[in-house]
Amino acid sequence: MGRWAPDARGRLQRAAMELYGERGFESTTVAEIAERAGLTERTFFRYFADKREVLFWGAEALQEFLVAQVDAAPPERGPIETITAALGSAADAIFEEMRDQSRQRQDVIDANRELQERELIKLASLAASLAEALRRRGVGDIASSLAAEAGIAAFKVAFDHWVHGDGRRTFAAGIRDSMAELGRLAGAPNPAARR
Amino acid sequence: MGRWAPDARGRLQRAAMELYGERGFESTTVAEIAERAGLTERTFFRYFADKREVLFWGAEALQEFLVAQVDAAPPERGPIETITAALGSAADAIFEEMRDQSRQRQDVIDANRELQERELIKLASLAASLAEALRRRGVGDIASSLAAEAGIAAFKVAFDHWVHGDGRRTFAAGIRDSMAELGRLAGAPNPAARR
DNA sequence: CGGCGCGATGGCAGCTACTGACATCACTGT
DNA sequence: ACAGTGATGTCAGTAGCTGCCATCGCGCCG
Repeated sequence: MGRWAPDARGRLQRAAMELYGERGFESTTVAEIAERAGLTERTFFRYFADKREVLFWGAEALQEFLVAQVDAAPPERGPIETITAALGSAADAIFEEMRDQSRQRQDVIDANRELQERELIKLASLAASLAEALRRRGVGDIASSLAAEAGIAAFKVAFDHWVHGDGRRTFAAGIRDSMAELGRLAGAPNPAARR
Repeated sequence: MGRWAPDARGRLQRAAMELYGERGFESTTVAEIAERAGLTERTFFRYFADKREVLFWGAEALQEFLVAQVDAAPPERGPIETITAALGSAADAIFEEMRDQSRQRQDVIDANRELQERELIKLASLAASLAEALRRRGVGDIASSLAAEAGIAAFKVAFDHWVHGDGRRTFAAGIRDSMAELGRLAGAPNPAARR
């Protein structure tokens, strides 16, 4: 493969995570990441479009997984249930076994605004893909967008609780809880204030 | 005020909008914006934190308006209704009279990924502020976050329809429609697929 | 009336992210 | 051995952004 040791991309990712964690995203230069990985700055930019992307590589895989789940769902299932089930599957199949890494990565992201921007656009792209998948099932345009956005909102809330919680509750259960809560909130025509 | 003509910030904003519209965000340099505004690059960065921010100046004002609306809402009103009403007020008081500008600005943003990132983090910040305002009303943590995110989702969908529609339907009406649709979607325990 | 202080602007040097063009190296198969 | 191919290195250049200090315009105060 490489001119030197294998898995250049992985070495760059690990070096970046370490350095971002040690001294923060802004105080780390791409040259330093490359040096720690035994490569040059130029090579870093061949693997990752920019300095942030190194933390988000793999998002496409998640997106493809979720879209496949939606495409494979029983046709009679409603949009909210379809999205909830897809997110729950991803939580079990992908996230559950890497809670520590997820928290570590999230701490780095939470400490830097530019990284938060990148995270948000990844989630928005995810929502757009999910909405498109719902449309393929015959769901209306607006309903598709809203259901997908609602799913992402529930995902965000549940993810936060899962990574910062004590680990006793699964991520998938949190997603179902959030979705149910959203249903109670949005569904009641004129509910009393919750106190 | 200034060393020369007044309203340096406004001149920079107008010059930026023009140039971003003419040749796109990426192909425009900050030096060109400053030159058209009769200033220097250095001064641009005194008014705006970065090249993108020039398009988003004023977002704080919207945020403050919305939070004030939530704070002033009748205490017995539920979270979703509170958010819907606040967004509707902003639509009428701020957006309705500048549909053309809004569309023009949105076209520039839609053409560039970096600008979309910035827009998303502004909306996320808005959601966080709204959630915090709901918590001040006694709404639970999770319910506050979800209601705020749901409101922003409805806002996005309605905004898109409003700026790209024919102008016969008001923005506020679109927001109410979106919220109602979301209520139907999320509220029904197990609705049939919408075809 | 004239100096003085202050806020806004300009000028300049410098760092870093990112890119294009081209050279070079290691490995593959023949 | 040798040619081809893909990954990596080298180098120069652009542009976003910042710190530091000089300069300008304006009002204030003696």
